[in-house]
Amino acid sequence: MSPAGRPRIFDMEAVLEAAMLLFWEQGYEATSLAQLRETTGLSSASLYGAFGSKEGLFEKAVEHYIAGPGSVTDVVADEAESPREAIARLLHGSIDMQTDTSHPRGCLVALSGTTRAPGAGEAGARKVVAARRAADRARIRACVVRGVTSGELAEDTDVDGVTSMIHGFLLGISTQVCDGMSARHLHAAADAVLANWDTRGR
Amino acid sequence: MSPAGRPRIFDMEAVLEAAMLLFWEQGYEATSLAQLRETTGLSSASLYGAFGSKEGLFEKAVEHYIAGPGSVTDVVADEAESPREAIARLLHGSIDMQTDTSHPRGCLVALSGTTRAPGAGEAGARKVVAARRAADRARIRACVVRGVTSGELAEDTDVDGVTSMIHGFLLGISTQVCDGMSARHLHAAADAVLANWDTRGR
DNA sequence: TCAATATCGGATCGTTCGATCCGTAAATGG
DNA sequence: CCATTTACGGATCGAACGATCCGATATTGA
Repeated sequence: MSPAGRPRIFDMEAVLEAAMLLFWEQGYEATSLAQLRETTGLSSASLYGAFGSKEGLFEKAVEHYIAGPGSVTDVVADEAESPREAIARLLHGSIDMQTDTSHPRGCLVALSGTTRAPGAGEAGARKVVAARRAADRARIRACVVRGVTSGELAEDTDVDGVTSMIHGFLLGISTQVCDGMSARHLHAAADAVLANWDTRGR
Repeated sequence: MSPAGRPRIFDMEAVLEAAMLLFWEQGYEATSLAQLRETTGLSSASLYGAFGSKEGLFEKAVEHYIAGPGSVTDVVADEAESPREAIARLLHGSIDMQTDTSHPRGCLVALSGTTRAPGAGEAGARKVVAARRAADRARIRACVVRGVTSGELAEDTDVDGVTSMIHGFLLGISTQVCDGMSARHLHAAADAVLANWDTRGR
């Protein structure tokens, strides 16, 4: 049954999409409520009524991102793929997404990791993206473990080391893309990472 | 000869060190003039008289960083080292520096790359760090080229691809360190990157 | 039909932002 | 010795910040 009171007019999906794009483009702190009001077309009252705070809106926008463009990293959890193929799709897919000119460059999750003011204000905003990064890392690590058990990687492979290499490169893609690095070179770099994978086989 | 007028009282080095640490810890945008005044002990008048603006102070603080902790990446330009050794020192040295608990985590240059508000205000602040990243990349690339000409790397090596792999991993270290990744795993990851280098030899 | 509930636009809150101004102090060069 | 120049502490600027309040509107359940 519908909740009591006046139903909301605005399109939640459209608002989250607009807010996501703005946060993606500018980062959390550099994005003001005035800009969010303009891009969403909503008033402060509507924004605060629906999301509680700027942080609350950011969290929902990040979830929208993770379910949308950010979902490219989900392939790494697909156990139907060989571990190597899963990593390959993760890296090449992320590069394609982040260099797609139909939306801001880079990865919202990776780029939001830098702002770390001590104030309690932004702690929540950091948490959401940090949690996603931890999840990505865990899935990459699981993939590496699969590679060892399947024999793709040597038994004495340093699992956390290889994981950090792959995840580190993945995180570094965002900065490179923002600096104007071409997709072509990044795809070649991803191949270099994968070549490493291959030569660790037995 | 000394310039006319009242000489400045404060210790420029100490002020730049304090400002650098604060920007390093919090990022450019999250750091306020009030905080800078407190940590430097200077008044607004002194700050603006000496640096012109918050951006001006940031630029000087970044230069101070590059000449200090950030100088660990300079080893990659040392042509007395073999290309592989230069890259090894670059990566392991950066990891040691960024995980050193005597100062903020990560790399100021890498972490300041994410904030990209469209306002003209922060453009100058971004420029300084972006220029340093471009310089780092150029020096890594020169190292890779040296590796090809010296025969350490195969002749058909994709120079820009390998460069992007190394630089991408280097940039990703900062985020990983800020997320709490241990130096041990990162060193292992650097070894994995270098193992790639080795297997590309002939 | 009406009390209760919730959203809306828009005005406005107190705070903090980066930056400037002012009166005073300390050095220079003539 | 004095005019000039620069640096200092501290008060203060207008603008923008995130957040709240208010009157009007629209929907529900009784």
